[in-house]
Formats: sequence, C-alpha cells, structure tokens
Amino acid sequence: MITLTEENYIKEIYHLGSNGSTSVNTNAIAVAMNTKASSVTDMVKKLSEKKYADYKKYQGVTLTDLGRHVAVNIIRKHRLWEVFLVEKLNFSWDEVHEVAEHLEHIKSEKLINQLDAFLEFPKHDPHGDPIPDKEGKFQHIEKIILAQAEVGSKYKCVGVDDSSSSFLKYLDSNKIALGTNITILHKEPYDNSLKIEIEDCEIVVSQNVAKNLYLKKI
Amino acid sequence: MITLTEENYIKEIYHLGSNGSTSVNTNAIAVAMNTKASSVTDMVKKLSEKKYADYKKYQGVTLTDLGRHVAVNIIRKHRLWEVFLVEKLNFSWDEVHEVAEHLEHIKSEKLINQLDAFLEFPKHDPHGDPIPDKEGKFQHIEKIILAQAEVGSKYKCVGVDDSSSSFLKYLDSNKIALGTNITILHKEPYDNSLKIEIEDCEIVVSQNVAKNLYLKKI
DNA sequence: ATATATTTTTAGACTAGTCTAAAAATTATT
DNA sequence: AATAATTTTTAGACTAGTCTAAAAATATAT
Repeated sequence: MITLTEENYIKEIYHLGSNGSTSVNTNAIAVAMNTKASSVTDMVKKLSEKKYADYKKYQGVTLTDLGRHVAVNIIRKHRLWEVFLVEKLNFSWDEVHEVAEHLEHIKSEKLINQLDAFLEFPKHDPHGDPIPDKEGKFQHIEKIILAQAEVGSKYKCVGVDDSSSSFLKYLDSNKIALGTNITILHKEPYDNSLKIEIEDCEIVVSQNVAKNLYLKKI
Repeated sequence: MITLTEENYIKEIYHLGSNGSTSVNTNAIAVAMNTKASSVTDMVKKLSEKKYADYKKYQGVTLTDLGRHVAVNIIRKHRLWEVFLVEKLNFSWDEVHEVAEHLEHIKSEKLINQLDAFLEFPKHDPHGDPIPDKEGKFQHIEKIILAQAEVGSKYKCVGVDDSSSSFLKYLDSNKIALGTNITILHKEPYDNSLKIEIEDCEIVVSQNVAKNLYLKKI
C-alpha cells in the first residue's frame, strides 16, 4: 500500500523534475514540501525501496516508470476535482487547489472514471493545465508565455504558470480569465512591461505577470 | 486540529452509543473498529483531553456536545457524498459506503454546503438514512421494520437497517429498492418469515430480512 | 590543489497510532 | 462474600513520519 505522504513526495518529485523526467535534489524537495532535508532523505530511500524512484546517495532522485504512473494518476485526480469544483460547485479558480490537494488522494478507480465522464472528459483544468486521460496521456496545446508574444498580434489566454491565489485574484481584478482575448499593444524596453488590450480596455502588466500567463495565437 | 483517526473513533462512539446519547464500552469500540481494547483506551483518553468525550476509567465513554457536533458533521458529509455517488456518478447503493468513508474526512465547509445545494438539499441518503442539515438538524420519517408490519396492509420501503453490501445485493435481486411498494400477505408463525407482494410478485423473506427493512404505511 | 562553503546523510529523539502481554478493576457465579 | 470470569488499563515495544545536530560528501573559490 502507498501512503498519503509517499503520494505527496512522488507528486512533488514529478513536478520539480520536469514532469518526472529529470533528477531532483534533496533540498529542492525539502523547500517545496516544507520539510527538512533529513526527512526527504529518509522518504527518498523508502520510495527507492518501493520501486517508485531511483536514488543514489548524494546524487538526487528520479522517478521510475511506476513512480511517474502514480504521479500522473494523482495529477489526473487533482485536476478533475478542480474542474468539478468550478463547474458544478461554483468555486472560483483561486479556491480549488487547496481542496483538490485532499480529494486527489481518494483511491477509487470507479470514482475518478465516473467523475471524468460526468464532467464530459475535460481536457484542461481551471488553470489551463492538461488533464491526463485514463491511460495517462496528456493532450498538450501549443502555447507561449505573454512575455514572448509579438506586439500587434492577437492572442487568447489559455493558462497560467503561477496558480497562486494572489496571482489568480490579480487576473480576476483585471478581467483576465481562460478564453479572454488579448492584443499586444506595446512593449516597454526599459522594464519589459507590456501594454495590452483586453475586451476594449487597455492595461499595463509587469514582466512578472507576463511570464506567468499562457497565450495562444488566434 | 482533529486527526482522521480521532474522527473515526468519534463517529463510531456516536453510532454505538445510540447517536451519541449513551455510554459505550471499550470492547465494543475495539470490535467495531477492528482494533484492540488497549488502543481504544489510549484514544479515549485523548478524546477526553480534547473535550470530545467524557471518560472515567472502567466506566465507558460518552460524547460531549462538541463530540456529537463533530460526529453529526461527519455523518452529514458521508451521506451527502453517498447521494452524489448514486445520483451523479451512477454508483449502486452497495458501492457507496466504502468511498464515502474516505470522502467524509475532507475538510471544507464550502465544499460540503455547495455539494448540498448541488444535490438540491437531499433529506435522505441512498439507504434511507436522514441527512442532517447545516445546523445538524435531522429530519426523521416515521417508519417501522418489516417484522412489525401488519398482515394485509400496504407499505412503502423507506430504508434499511443493515447497509452491508450482501444485504443490499439481496434486495436488488428481489427487486426491492427505496420507494418500492410492499403488501404483507402472510406471516408464518413457525419461523416468523413473511410472504409479501412486490410489484405483482410474491416472495417469502426470512425474519432476518424482515428485521432489516424499514417501511412506511401508505 | 587546498581550503571553504554548501548539500546531503546519519544518528538519535519525538509524536501518533498501533500491538502484545501482564496487571488491575469490575462483573458474574456459586 | 469469596472465587472465577470478563473487561479494561498499563507497560513497553513497534512503525511511519518528523525533527535537530553532527558528520560526511560534494561543489566552489581562491
């Protein structure tokens, strides 16, 4: 049996290691999970014993195929629950993460597959992140960050890189949501801030914001 | 903070003690929870320290108002999730308990109140058990057990006392569900079995069955 | 290439929850 | 009322996960 804590470590190693493809440092995990390096070392040994990860002392940790499979399944559950919360229970996109952190650990294949069907097999969560299907396949969409958008072109907002509550609330207050159309009006060379048009409003956003918003050309 | 284990003990003490009204023995809890008496003693001390229960050595344990409040809230969540699983995700009534045992521990007031609204404030779960409202108020329906029904009278099935998978599957195979009409045709004095009519079918049920089915006169 | 700084691991301790086995209290029986 | 049977509690040990502090390994800087 896999424990809740093991699941959380696996998920974090997956995210920190570019979707489970690269090796992750002990300290990076400790910082991300708000624990200490010594706790991470212990857990990483355990994950290695249980074949969820490959680990050599002082060399960082990488997920095995099994570990990646577990991670993808947790992510599938997390994102499907997020869709449920927004679509059916009227949560806003900045409220869903916390609750989904708990719902993602409920273990029932039938539950998650029926939920998937009930939601009509959504391909993306409320932050634009792709939802893997039953087989763990992701359907990625081509997207760029706002910071890389061309002046004069028109885009559609398709996701966020930072899904912190504060960033999402900032977007809300500026009427930016998934699906919102954005035209790039001007790029300020001094600080890389951007003047953009959103539904007939002109606003200026910082480089920081521009690095955290995903767009698709339309 | 209350732990998952504490919640499970509180819930069990509530059920074993006639909805939190009477004292419960250490052994009864141990049997119900599949643990040992010594583990129960430890936990009961802890619940007492945390003001969820009153406990005196060798005298059994009773929930406090606070403990009852916690129990009712868990039951509310359990039963609402059961309705969700049956109504929205096409689970059958014998599959929901196990999953609801986990969902009931998710801690989010908004989640459960929105779920309640989404389900249109159901008053009973798929087994006919009452669902407490936000304030913890139950809406009981007058009901009798089949064993106490009068020969010749007509009833509607409104609940089960045993919600084990095997009993529910037995009911399925005999076309008995919540809302099914039942007429009592004959009571066999020898073994208290009953001949009943269900939707133009006559079947005989044992006393065991008759003690676990709730009816309402129509 | 040697010293310094950083990262990682080990060692040992703590908490929550569990167990077994033995002791203590309560209840039932004669 | 004394003994036997049952129930409950205590004592001590175990696991999972965490921590601090010290030791060991790796990486960086001169």
